[in-house]
Amino acid sequence: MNEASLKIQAPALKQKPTKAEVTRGRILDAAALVFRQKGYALTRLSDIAKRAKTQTGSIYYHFESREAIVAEVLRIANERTQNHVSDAIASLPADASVHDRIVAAIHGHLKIVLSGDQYTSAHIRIFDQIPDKLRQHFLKVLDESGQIWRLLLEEFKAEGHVRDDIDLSVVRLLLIGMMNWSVEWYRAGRLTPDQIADQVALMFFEGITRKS
Amino acid sequence: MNEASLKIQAPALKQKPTKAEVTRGRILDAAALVFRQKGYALTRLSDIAKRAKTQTGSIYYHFESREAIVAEVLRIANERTQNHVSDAIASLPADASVHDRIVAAIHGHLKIVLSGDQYTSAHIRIFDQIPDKLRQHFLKVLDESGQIWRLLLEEFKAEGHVRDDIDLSVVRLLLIGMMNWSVEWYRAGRLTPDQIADQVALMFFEGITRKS
DNA sequence: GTCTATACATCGATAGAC
DNA sequence: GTCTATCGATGTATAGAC
Repeated sequence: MNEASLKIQAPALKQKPTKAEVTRGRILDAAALVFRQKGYALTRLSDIAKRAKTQTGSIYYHFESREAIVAEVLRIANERTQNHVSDAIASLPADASVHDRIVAAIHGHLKIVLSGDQYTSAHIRIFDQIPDKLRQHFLKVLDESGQIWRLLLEEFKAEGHVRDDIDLSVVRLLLIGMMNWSVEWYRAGRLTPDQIADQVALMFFEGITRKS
Repeated sequence: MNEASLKIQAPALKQKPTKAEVTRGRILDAAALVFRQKGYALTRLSDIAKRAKTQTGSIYYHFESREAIVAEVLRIANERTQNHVSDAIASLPADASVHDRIVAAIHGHLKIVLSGDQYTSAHIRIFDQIPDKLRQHFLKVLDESGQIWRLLLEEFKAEGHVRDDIDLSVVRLLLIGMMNWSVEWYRAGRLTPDQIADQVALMFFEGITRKS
């Protein structure tokens, strides 16, 4: 997954997507949805075709294989997550503190993960079910996306805000882990993704213990 | 999965397990291992048979179906996790503080999860891949096991140690989530499960921020 | 109890009509 | 571009010998 393949194909210049592009998009949307619901291994091409309102055989005009579909779904999911986090940080004033930028990143990450975005939640759900070769590739992609967290936390530490007994690379993984696992239990209703994000940030920075 | 099927067959009274019981145990161990490695949907009965040094057909003498195998693996996993957490708490002095009991529970949970126990890590890995009916059942089991955490945290709050802006049911799920997700990234080596547990407890209670 | 052989269903992928 | 029909591979479960 190099830089070139990540760029969006200037949609503003293309008022009229071809019929094929529309169908391809419907197939991807359907795939993300079904992957999320049933997991990768249990998803049949016929499930995807049905929801995309096409036929199993037709899918092969748009994709080389079942694996090519899941690869594209994961690529889009990573792109969306990274954009969401970057945008959340970028929307802050230029002089925002590291603390506030990390909080913004937490909100950005949790909002896309819990918003019901099919691609992102499918990614988290199916990641450890995909073929080994694919997982190897996307592990690298994930590690690169993790770089933003690494930099933020190191900056926070460099400013002297981090306890000496905290291992930054462990708590980084714990932080991302508790956010990702939230798709397993979160149901829209009582609390919003922003409120969950507040709880995550509170616990992460201050802990649950009352200061007295 | 009714109550009767959950009872243990008084192993202490039975010095000599039958041949069938030994084989059944080998099949379960093999299943837990392969489930953990390949996930539920990608695990073939032939994979299990091979590792258990038997034949695919022979499995059906010991289990009704593929589903019955995974159900038993999950039952054992839950049993082990719950026992580990209870034991960790029980090993404390009777007058241990709630804080210390929660820390012990965290150590107990993470130790069984990261120890390489095949049943426990298989449980976490395959839970969202199993048939709906099974998942419904084990969701109830999990909720009951979660009760211990609920009680501990409420006791901690009742003693006045919890910040007012903390939502206990959310942070409980976040805590369990970050511990369970750790199987995705933890590799034996640099840090021990106990050291990870220390980091979890630190973050959970105090946060990463230096007090000054 | 454990084996071999096989029935039966399912699914990814391809071929070819339209 | 999308359809229908079908091949070939794979995997659960069963039958029956030993």
